[in-house]
Amino acid sequence: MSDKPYDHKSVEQHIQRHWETTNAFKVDVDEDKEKFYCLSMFPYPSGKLHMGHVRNYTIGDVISRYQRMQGKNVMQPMGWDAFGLPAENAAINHKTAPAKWTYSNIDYMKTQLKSLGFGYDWDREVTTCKPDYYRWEQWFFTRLFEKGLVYKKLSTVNWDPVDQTVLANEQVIDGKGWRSGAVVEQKEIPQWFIKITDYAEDLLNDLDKLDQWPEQVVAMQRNWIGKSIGADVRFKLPQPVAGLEHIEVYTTRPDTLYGVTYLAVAAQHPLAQYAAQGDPKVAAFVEENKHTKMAEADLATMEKRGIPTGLSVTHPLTGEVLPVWIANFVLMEYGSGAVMSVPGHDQRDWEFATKYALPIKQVVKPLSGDDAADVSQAALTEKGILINSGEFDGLDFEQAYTALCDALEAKGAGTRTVNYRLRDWGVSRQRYWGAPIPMLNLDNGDAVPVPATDLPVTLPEDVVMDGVTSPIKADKAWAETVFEGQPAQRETDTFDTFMESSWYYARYASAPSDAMLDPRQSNYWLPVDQYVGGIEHAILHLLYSRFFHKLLRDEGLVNSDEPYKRLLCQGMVLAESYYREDDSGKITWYSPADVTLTRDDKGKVISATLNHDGQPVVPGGMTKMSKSKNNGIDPQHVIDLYGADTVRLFTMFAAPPEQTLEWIDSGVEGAHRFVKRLHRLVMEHIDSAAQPPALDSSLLTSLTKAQKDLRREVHKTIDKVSDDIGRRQTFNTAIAAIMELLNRLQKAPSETTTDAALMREAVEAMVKLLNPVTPHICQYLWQQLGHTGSIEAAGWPVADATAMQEDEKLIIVQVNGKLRAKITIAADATEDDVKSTAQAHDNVQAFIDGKTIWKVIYVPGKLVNIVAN
RNA sequence: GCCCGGGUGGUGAAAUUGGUAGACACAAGGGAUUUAAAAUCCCUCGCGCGUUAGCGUGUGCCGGUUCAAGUCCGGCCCCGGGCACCA
Repeated sequence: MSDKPYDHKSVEQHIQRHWETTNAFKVDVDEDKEKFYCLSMFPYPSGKLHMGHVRNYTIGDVISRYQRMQGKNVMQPMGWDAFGLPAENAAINHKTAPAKWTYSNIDYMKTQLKSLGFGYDWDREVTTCKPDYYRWEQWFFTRLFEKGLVYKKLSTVNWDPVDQTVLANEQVIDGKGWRSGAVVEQKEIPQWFIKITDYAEDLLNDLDKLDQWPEQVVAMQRNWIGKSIGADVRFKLPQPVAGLEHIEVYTTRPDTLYGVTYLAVAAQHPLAQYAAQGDPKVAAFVEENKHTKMAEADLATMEKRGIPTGLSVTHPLTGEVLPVWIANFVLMEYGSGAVMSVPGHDQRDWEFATKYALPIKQVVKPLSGDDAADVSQAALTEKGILINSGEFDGLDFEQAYTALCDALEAKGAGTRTVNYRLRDWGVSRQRYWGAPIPMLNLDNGDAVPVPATDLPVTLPEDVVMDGVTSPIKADKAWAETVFEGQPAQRETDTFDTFMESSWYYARYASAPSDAMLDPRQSNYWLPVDQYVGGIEHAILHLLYSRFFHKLLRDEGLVNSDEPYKRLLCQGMVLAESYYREDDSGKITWYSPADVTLTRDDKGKVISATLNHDGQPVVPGGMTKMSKSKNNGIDPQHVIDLYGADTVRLFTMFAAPPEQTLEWIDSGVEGAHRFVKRLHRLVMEHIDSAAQPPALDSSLLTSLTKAQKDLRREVHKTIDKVSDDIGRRQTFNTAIAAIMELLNRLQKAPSETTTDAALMREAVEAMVKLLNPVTPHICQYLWQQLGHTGSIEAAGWPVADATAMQEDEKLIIVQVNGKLRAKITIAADATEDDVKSTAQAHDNVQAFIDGKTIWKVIYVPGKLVNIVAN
């Protein structure tokens, strides 16, 4: 029996059928059991699973199965983030409808998820493009409107003047439309916004509660919200211009107020628009800045340019007359769209002033050193002592801040203000494949929410995409409706898809329900205990869904402040890439599956050739698996070849979860070898000892030293694996520890019945420890070991503290911090015993001979360091 | 540009609280088994000198703190992620 090789295909199918027929992962509210809600970010149904999905969902499944073995009531759901731009593109390319394409992708990807053995409660499946999901989002939006948390304002979009359509950022390539090639403009159109800034303080403060989130994610969210404390300062215009009497700026450095030498406003600022009317050069500058893409990275790296408006303002305290410029780096969306420029103490202002020969004035000197810094060379940005600031000279930053704010407030020329970098959430998209925004436009220009009784506003699914206009915008009849007897036009924009992903976690917890949420269920399951997903979602998705949770809370639908208790962000999956460049510089990428490598004596790769022509290709390095680099590895191919357990094992073993994972075929084969070795070890043990005796106290007290050592290894492994999976979430080291145990067990004797009993304890523990990672083979071996029922119900093994006790300790002996000897000594040896044994060691003697010992450092149970010279 | 990570053998990594650098695995080399191959098993494996004991050296670069630094501090270089309409 034991020479029969492990047949992963039939075992995995058999075990998966077993889970299906026993409804193994279906759960319900059970107040008597501790709940555990484990959630992985749901996939966009792009066609088939990629390795990133496999990694994400394996991590979630390992945690779920571990928690289930802890005896918890574990809910692990799955669904589909089904709206989005790729469906529209695919529909155009394949001449189909986005809905049809999406649903068929979902069908296929669902079979893939099942073939990987993930334990989902499929009764809770959520598909965001179905009306039974988005109707509640529409309803909730109308509630937010009624609460005054929703408003409409003009906002900038990328506009393709040839196709007459709005483009997403990714559809703008080098400033041109991806289909038409026309230079993209910026255009202002009315769009819907949700007031996330009303919750900025709440979102910021509650970050302190997220003590089980990665610190880097909390830091990124904090920076994104970007709270700053400063002042609005008003600079008076000589006479009103464009309806303004003064220009208001926001500054975090009121202490530098005396160093202001000019003002700069955004191109969209009313004063810029005004100045453009009177001066064609200014008009050209303003116009030109309409053609820039609006991504922050582009704004930050572009050349800083400006033009004077010809206008001037009066300094509120000194009465100086200062010129007003238009600058391309000033953001209309932040603060008031205008800044005061202090080139002496702000590097960007300094560069701008130097470029345009504007005056630079020093008003702060460093705290230490009495020499004035040379602000003609670079800005002095650190805080210091005020100079050249009239009555405020000599004050430090804190004093100056207070005194200048007081002075401004006394004059009515300024106000202390808190500002956030966070902007309100624009949720309008001018695209078809999204949830229709449930608003009506009346003939009188008012916008009203669709009455609850008329919801959902259903998106037609049987449509033809022309590649330019959204079908619901093209079909004028779709928008026509009636509101309170008056003709009305439906909003034809759809929601940002972040809307759907902002509350799906709560919907899972309210399995089929006639309301948005069922509090009986959702209050039991929420918050999510463990959330797993990609680091690329660290800011936007996580911030929006934290915001949504607070909105749900304030609507009385959930009773917690935060949606996700613990967060794990897994790293990307990389693969080697290969390419060739032809004479014209055109680069062609080749799949790693079609490349053969040659290595030198040390195993270092020295050349790579393409299989079908034997000619060399250039290694392009380990990069993120992507279509553009043609280096994606199809998970299905690997599953078919080695089985789901092997894929799961490799994925969890090759790197810690937060780090990037390099996909290496030979590493997958190594994981497969381990699965086979495990199978062989257990089956050989069963063959040689079908019914070993129980490990009762009479057996345990008569163990030989070697048997005690073996048993200590088993229990130390249980202890380490429990800690690695449960607390540290370092699945790679947990697996390494199990591999070490397997290596050890393969060499263990099987001469006596005691040996057999110890081996039985060891293999049963090992099979349980591995079950979260490789559940098919573990369930199978569990049955082969004579158990009926599920291994998960059998529970997680418990380390025996007595078995782990050590009789001897290994002590490291150093002389002057360098390793000179290792000694083994009784665990209860005294400090003096250890020190003298250490000093007596031959090699230690050789290094301290003839020297004076100044000090002996002793770390109990670990190390002795003799300091001598 | 701004924010956030990372850099350790030929390779992926480990070292959890400042205490043996390289666990575990991949690749490579050698051997056993085999008619042969696959599979499997055993041995070697940071670099240099000795070829046994051991010694020197080594965690991106430069400097510091400490009995002791991959780990802490200061400065620098390189790589990756996010930047609000990809999801």
